[in-house]
Amino acid sequence: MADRGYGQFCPVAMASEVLGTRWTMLVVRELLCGSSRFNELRRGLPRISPALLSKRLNELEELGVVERRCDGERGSPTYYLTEAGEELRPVIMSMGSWGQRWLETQLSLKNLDPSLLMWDMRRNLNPTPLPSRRVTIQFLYQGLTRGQREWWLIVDKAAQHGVVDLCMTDPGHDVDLYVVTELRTMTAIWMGITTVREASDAGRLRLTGTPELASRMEHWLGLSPFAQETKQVTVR
Amino acid sequence: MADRGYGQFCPVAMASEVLGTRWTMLVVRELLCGSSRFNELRRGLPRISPALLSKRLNELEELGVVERRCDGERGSPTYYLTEAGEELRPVIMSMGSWGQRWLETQLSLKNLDPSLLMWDMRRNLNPTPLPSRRVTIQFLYQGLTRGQREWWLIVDKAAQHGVVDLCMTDPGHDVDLYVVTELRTMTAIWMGITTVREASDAGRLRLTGTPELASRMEHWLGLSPFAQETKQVTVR
DNA sequence: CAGTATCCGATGCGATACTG
DNA sequence: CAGTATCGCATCGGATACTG
Repeated sequence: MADRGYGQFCPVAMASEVLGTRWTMLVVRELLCGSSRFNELRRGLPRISPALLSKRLNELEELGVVERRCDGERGSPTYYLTEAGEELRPVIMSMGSWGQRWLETQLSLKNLDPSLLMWDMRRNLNPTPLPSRRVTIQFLYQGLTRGQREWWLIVDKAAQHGVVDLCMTDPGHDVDLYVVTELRTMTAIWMGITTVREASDAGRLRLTGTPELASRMEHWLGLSPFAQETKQVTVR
Repeated sequence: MADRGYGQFCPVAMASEVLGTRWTMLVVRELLCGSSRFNELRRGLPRISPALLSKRLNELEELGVVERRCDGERGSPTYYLTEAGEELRPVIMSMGSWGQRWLETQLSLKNLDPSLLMWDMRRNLNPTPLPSRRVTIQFLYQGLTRGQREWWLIVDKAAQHGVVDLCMTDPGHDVDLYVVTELRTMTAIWMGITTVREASDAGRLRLTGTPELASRMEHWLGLSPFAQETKQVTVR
């Protein structure tokens, strides 16, 4: 195993060598989605070890895909994609579209994870159709253990630190909308496999609270970037 | 290491799991380029072991990306991409384009390989501008060892088995055009890093024989599919 | 030609603990 | 918070030889 590489000058081979190592594409995906701090990245990649994430970031920096910035003197470092990294977007998007179209849904729905789902929802939520006051939405996933069951999204357009907050513990505010469903259903909605309306009609999703929030859920709830890709594989 | 997977429902993660294993993307690339027989694939992937190629083909078949056909009763099997496999083309192309734009040329030119280059040239050669008679073109790579140095491309539009033949031993025909250069130069031309004209003018490529063949070389010599991507990384 | 079978070595990477 | 350090194992895949 003298050579880890493919020994080919073909650009596809060269790119595969670099992008094919475990976790690399997902680190880039997280950066493309806007994460920039170490522990923010870890949150989107729960199963990566800190050592490996650090290694990947260094490799990507060495490659010219990632730029590490040490803001201020004292501030903790942040990571951003360079132009080369930004140009990986079409690669990631085409991979994701292909995955959505051709990989078994069952396989995806075996990898249910409320923290990943909520984290994704947090960053894709669209505050525009929401009122200007602070809005609190509680998600309650039936059948999950305590500690995984309850989530709060707090949207405050006037907030200075960031518009959408995600909590796992009761923030204490009055709740404007309760969303009660199974994690599987909510994930299927997020992935575009079903819709809020379908799930509601089937009684698998229950919305209680401010009627305007409930009726406009399809508008403020962002979906996965791949949700509009049509599945080509039957859900078995 | 209970789980080899990423444990994420995200389609990018799902696709990475499948496409990220070593050699997989390159097997798909070969199939996209038109190879369909086992040893034809091996030719485009010289460093893969037969065992691993077999394994990858089985995995891809299982995934629904590859279809194995056993033509006739007796015939040896062939492999084709399914619709799902064909739809990997944008993934491969975007990876290749990115590689061409952003990965060090030096890295590519470290992976020089005359058999891969000639094999690629064989399948991308454009016979249209060539005369209707049989044409033999000999490539002579200076500085390579005997057995790697001499290559013959035989183009015969009237041939029944295939228009372009590649030989490593003298086919015995009269040679219509001799191409004398270094492997590095020819590879750089193939990759679009330099041109036939540039290399000729610099004396790094010498064409002797039928003047029409020589002058039209830029037209019949196909280039890498990524040759028109502009390098963004300086050649150091 | 089209693969299987077998073996074994390197190393990637996961787990955990620890530090400035 | 943002990593480094260390350890050890599983497993991937490379090499080689063999078969219908």
